[in-house]
Amino acid sequence: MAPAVTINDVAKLAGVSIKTVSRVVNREPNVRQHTRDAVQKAIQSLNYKPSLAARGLAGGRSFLVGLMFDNASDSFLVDLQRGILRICRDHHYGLALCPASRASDRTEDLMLWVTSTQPDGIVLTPPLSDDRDLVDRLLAAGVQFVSVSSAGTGSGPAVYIDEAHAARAMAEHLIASGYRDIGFIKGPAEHACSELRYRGFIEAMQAANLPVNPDWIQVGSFDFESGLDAAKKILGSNKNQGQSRRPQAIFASNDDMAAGVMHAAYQDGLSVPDDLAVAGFDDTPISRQFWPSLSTVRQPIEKIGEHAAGLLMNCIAPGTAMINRTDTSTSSDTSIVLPYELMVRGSTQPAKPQPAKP
Amino acid sequence: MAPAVTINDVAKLAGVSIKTVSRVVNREPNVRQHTRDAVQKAIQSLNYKPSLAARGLAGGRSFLVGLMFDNASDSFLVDLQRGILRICRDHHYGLALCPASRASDRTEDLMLWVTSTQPDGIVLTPPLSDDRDLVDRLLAAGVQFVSVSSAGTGSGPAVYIDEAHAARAMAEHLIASGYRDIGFIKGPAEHACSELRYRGFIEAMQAANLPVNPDWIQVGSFDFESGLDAAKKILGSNKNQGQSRRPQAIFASNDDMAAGVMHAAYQDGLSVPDDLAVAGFDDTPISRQFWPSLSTVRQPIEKIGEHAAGLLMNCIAPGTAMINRTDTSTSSDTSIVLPYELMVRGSTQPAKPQPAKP
DNA sequence: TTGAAAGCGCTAACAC
DNA sequence: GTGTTAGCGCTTTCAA
Repeated sequence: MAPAVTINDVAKLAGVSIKTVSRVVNREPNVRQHTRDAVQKAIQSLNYKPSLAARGLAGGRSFLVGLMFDNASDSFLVDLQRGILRICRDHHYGLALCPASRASDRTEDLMLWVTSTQPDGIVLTPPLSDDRDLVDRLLAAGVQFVSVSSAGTGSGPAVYIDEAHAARAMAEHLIASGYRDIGFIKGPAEHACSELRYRGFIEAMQAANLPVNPDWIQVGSFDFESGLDAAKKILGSNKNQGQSRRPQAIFASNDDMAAGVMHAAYQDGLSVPDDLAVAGFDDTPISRQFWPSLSTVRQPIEKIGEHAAGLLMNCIAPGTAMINRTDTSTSSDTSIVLPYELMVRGSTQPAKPQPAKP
Repeated sequence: MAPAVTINDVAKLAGVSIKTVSRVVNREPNVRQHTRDAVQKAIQSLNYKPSLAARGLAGGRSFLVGLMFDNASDSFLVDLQRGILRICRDHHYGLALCPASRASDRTEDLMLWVTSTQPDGIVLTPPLSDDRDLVDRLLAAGVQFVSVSSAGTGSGPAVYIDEAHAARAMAEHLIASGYRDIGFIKGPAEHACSELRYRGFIEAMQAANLPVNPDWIQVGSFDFESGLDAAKKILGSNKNQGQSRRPQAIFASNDDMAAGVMHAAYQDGLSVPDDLAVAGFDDTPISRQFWPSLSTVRQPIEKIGEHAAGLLMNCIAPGTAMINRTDTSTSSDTSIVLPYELMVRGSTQPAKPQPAKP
């Protein structure tokens, strides 16, 4: 299947040595423009594509970026892949997937993938980016990596949003909308963002002098089912007591769990947002598709992927064009904090009028 | 970052030649058990990992499978990746992503990826698997490929379900449930399954002697928005006429569009399934998360991915364990037809009682 | 500014 | 059964 056309063919056609072809391909300096053009022409006419394997073997690079993930949500994974792929493509890098297995030793298993695939860089997603063991092993192995959607363990570059601030903003929106009795569904402990989002919520409640009812705080695992269960607990906690006592709003740490809350509400015959307001986090597609559509916090996952890949490329493939950084991000050499966006939709706006028909 | 331990180190430690080490690594025959053990021990103690690049260069293989896609839905992509990755892992293969770009010449662009990455095999997803141009180029390049979730163009192996049969089964379910006025939302033309699903619907209608109202047949593009638009057309077509005349049920060609239909129904103040029954196709997570949950056809995407990767491995990495084929699939040497499953849920069951509380 | 030669770590023929 | 010898296609010294 190989095109069979090698660097030798190009060199022969262009009448230069293979080293010169190599220089042109790698955009190295010290090549006369005339020579460069001739080589380029030969490359074009032969449709020459350098072999990744040979380049990797000789140059000690694999031209591969690895994406490590464990139990990430579909849309998160796909959006992230999209962003990373866009940058990788520009740098002639490939993207290989490295899913965490359910093996006994997750870290060992992941490192095995690293040493055998030998990617030039790795994008770490939560909860892996929050796993100190893994990060230490990666550091020891000397692999470049960048954490996304989490500040990471502090040992490497990261691209993320200010989770606590974003959660606080959403909680403040709920409070400003008149809700006082607000429940919260936390994420799982292995995700660093779980605590941050919770903290943001608590801060907003305290700032507004609102009490936090422990019965209305539940922990989920970021999936739909756990949101459903948590909501049932929060909504059902009144069933046993005589008097009805449930929150006016529930803020779930992510959209999937928020979807579970809405499902639970409908099962109980509660209408959203009139009987119960619901807010989520992440702005996954489902938040727009539900009825009413879900108020949530938008994390620019695709952009995060782009920046992460860009950061990687800066170390890995220096000399190639860098990612465009003219946006509103706060960036330093090692980490990038991207802005979030509050998406206020129907699930937290009781008085929403029916959209007018044209 | 490379572990620096090469085949030479292993050979030296084991007191054999590098060729013998190579034999052991590649599970070749003609090695005495004793020797094999010694080599294995050396490999273990040195934590030797063969270099992919070197193996690729010397052996003409990349140990990489490519996943080509264009605009696939999130959950489809992720489920497929999961299935493929499981098999790849067993065969020590990596998975690299190849997204179609919005470039002028899609085929050219994809082939460029193929010739530079040189994967040993490719998994083709719709609509790429239905693209004759691309398939011909792949064939010409001599790359192994397998189509998934589509019978493909007939030029290569494929793993899929009987789309027409499945769609017919769903339509029959609707008819059996008492619905007579049924609308349908077709998928886009570049997907072969669009026509097949439509055909299944038509067959069921004709078999039941039910009329098909052209106003109730719309075409979407498999995404939520297009489903919303199509539903508005179908439901709104009565607005202009004096008398209310809308279908009792709408069968959308996929779940995302069905979600759009439900959204539109709620916007119009219609309740599902009492005023309008809705059915989808694919059994994406959203079908379980909506309220009421969505009746749909389950395509075993993850299994499809496993079989596709298995098929690839059979040609690419012979001699390694094959995928377990003890399930209910109809398999031949070249293609595999997997069973679908009809998922009947709330969106097509008017009389659904409220679930009892414990 | 360019080229010649020496590998990178492995597999594939062919010997032994 | 096992080892020897060439490369695979490229990058990298180091000269010229």
